[in-house]
Amino acid sequence: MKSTEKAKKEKLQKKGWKVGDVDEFLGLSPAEMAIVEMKVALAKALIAKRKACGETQVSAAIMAKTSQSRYARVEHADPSVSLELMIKMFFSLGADKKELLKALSA
Amino acid sequence: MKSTEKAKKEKLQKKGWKVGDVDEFLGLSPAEMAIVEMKVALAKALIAKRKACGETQVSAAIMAKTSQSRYARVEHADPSVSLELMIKMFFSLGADKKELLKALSA
DNA sequence: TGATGATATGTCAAATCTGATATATATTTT
DNA sequence: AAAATATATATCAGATTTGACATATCATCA
Repeated sequence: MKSTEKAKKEKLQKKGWKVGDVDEFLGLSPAEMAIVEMKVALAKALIAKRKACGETQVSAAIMAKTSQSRYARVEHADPSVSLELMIKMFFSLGADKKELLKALSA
Repeated sequence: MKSTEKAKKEKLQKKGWKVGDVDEFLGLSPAEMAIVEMKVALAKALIAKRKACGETQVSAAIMAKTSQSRYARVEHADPSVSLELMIKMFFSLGADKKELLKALSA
């Protein structure tokens, strides 16, 4: 959901209105929900894969050409991390498409 | 690749150097390549799905709560479109995870 | 306990992505 | 061929994402 929409909603809610789509749960549409689920599944797989490779967050971050701090957030499926970045990190650990699809379907 | 890296590279190339990673093809790392491939596959599936649903870009854009112009770019796997947005659009057409995984594996 | 290594969190500037508008270019229909 | 419909492209302001740095917390072991 866009932050502008969030703002509008909070404004209405302060005035005592019930605001919500049929689609809504915790502010997420079904499409957004599905994506969050995929992110969580991928985060798990990412941690498992890194450990299986015997890497630390620091070494994995170097492999992926990013910082340890961002890497930590990726492993937490932090809201500030896109699905695309998570997938890039997974591939950076040496995973292939098959492995990715398996992780995503979990 | 970051634009700052691109800038550095172009600078070196102007000086006559050959610049490139072992990993590089058209400026993309293997992880980035894999993602582009997925995007292209997904774009195809997205168009097919929309047509199967009998929707136009305009109606599909409305379903996905975006504009026709962005929708068109999504169907072209335009560089300005994230994998995440493409997936959201696919779900917005009514596709489920199974359908997505199938599209991604193509 | 304190040192060391590993992971987590706060913050921010720069880069990227997004939705929108305007407009152009097909494509189809009458 | 003109009108109507559908799709593509240019541009841009605002929003989100990213990498980085600083620092904090947690875990393990001498």
